[in-house]
Amino acid sequence: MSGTDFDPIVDTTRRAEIVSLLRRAILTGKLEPGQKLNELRISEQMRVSRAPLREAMRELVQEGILTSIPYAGTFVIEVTVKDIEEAYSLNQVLDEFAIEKTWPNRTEQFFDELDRRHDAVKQATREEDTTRQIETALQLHGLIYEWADHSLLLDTWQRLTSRLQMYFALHQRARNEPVPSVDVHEEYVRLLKGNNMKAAQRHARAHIGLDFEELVAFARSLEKRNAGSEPVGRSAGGKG
Amino acid sequence: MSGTDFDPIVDTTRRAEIVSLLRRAILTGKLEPGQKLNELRISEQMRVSRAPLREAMRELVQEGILTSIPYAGTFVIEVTVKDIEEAYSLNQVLDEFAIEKTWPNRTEQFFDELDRRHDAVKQATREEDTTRQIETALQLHGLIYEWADHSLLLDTWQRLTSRLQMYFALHQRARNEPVPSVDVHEEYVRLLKGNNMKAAQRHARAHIGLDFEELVAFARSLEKRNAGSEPVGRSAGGKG
DNA sequence: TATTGCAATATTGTCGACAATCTGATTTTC
DNA sequence: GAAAATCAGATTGTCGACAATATTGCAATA
Repeated sequence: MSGTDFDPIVDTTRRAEIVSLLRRAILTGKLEPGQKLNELRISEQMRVSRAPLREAMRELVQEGILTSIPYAGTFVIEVTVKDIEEAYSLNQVLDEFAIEKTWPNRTEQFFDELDRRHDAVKQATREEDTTRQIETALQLHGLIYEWADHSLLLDTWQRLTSRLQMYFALHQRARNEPVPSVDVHEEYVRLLKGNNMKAAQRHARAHIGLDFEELVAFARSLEKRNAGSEPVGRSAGGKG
Repeated sequence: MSGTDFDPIVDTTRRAEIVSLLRRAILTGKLEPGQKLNELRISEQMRVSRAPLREAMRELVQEGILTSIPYAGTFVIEVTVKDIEEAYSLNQVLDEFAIEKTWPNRTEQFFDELDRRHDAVKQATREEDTTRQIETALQLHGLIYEWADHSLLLDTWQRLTSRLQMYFALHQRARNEPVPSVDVHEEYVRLLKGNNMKAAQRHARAHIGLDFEELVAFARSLEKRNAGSEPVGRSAGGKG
């Protein structure tokens, strides 16, 4: 706006560092759903005290990917079919809104960034880096939220994204094979560049829907496996 | 739904207690927007150590009503016109979705609860308890979220509610006079009991809209007052 | 006079230790 | 032998103190 724009100095607190580490571990599946986070063990591994670790965990609980039971422990959230369906349906609603808000803000810079992120997805696909593939796809998808000029919406979506990333990562690890190399985003990007907003909104619904169908089927198989009392077994041990 | 339903045991940690206290202080305006939260002072006033206080503050930061700058402090969020407009527009979108999801779940119990909460609003109005009036109105409004059988949506709305309550409280304190005693919820309740979902959705939009119009006008006057660099003055002192 | 450098102070971030609570095995009791 | 009571171990919650950083006031300097 006024002359040169400087980015704010990066905040270097252990807490922030820990949040990043933990979030990544959860979203990539290194920490499995239902797994308990032992404070003492993690703090020793990270060479930090429990204070910043606990504060970081509080943040992630509020972010919705950890759940806490007083005096019992803090656990990675379980993944149920219902959770995924909820994320799916809310995502549809928010997508429609985000496209509506972003539509008038589409500048040349927007289109450039759109292509850039699309390229990132394609490259990750070529390299068969599944984790990165999920990340880049979600980043491409997040563009309409970043350009909506609506911080509350962006916030809401980022919270949703954490869960989505976790679900997709779970799925990928279970399938244990590279994702189809066919580019499913081509149409999406094309429509976002076009002049038909309604069409873009409709496609966003349908397109995301397809990805989700498989995800829900996968989650359903998970639940069938250990049906009965609990949604997913609470593995205590994990890794040494 | 199997036989007798028991509520879970209340978790008694200082942290949870502090979260409640702080949230209430912020939402009722006892802690003003922009105000800095001095950890030492608050921990002494509450007779607790800084550890649980800091953890509680982390939760409220993630909840969106506090904002934190490393090594500088934690502050109550500012209220800008844009914030309120964002809350407004997102609320519209979510309302529509919530009504759609709740619609098939409306049982006799739902209608009873609807009346009960409506009565609570009317009583608070009679007693001219403005703070309680805001609370009860939001609780009435929250019913469609609680019955939507969509925990993610409910979560999202509760986060939004915190902000709304803060905004409305600000407004009330500024006007410094009781709210109009005319019941604006009569029509809303009637439509939720009826058979026309689309009509209920439309009304929700328009009705909430009216309340917001005044709120936005108020916020605009606030910003005009101290226009220039910062949105709202960061009062350091507060109360002794 | 405006700006820079420095010291003193206040506040936040982090640490290690202790208290409260839960869990599981062992012992006691019928 | 089974159920209840008890006790030891492990883990979470809380505390007080120290370290790192930012802020404020004042002196030095151009």
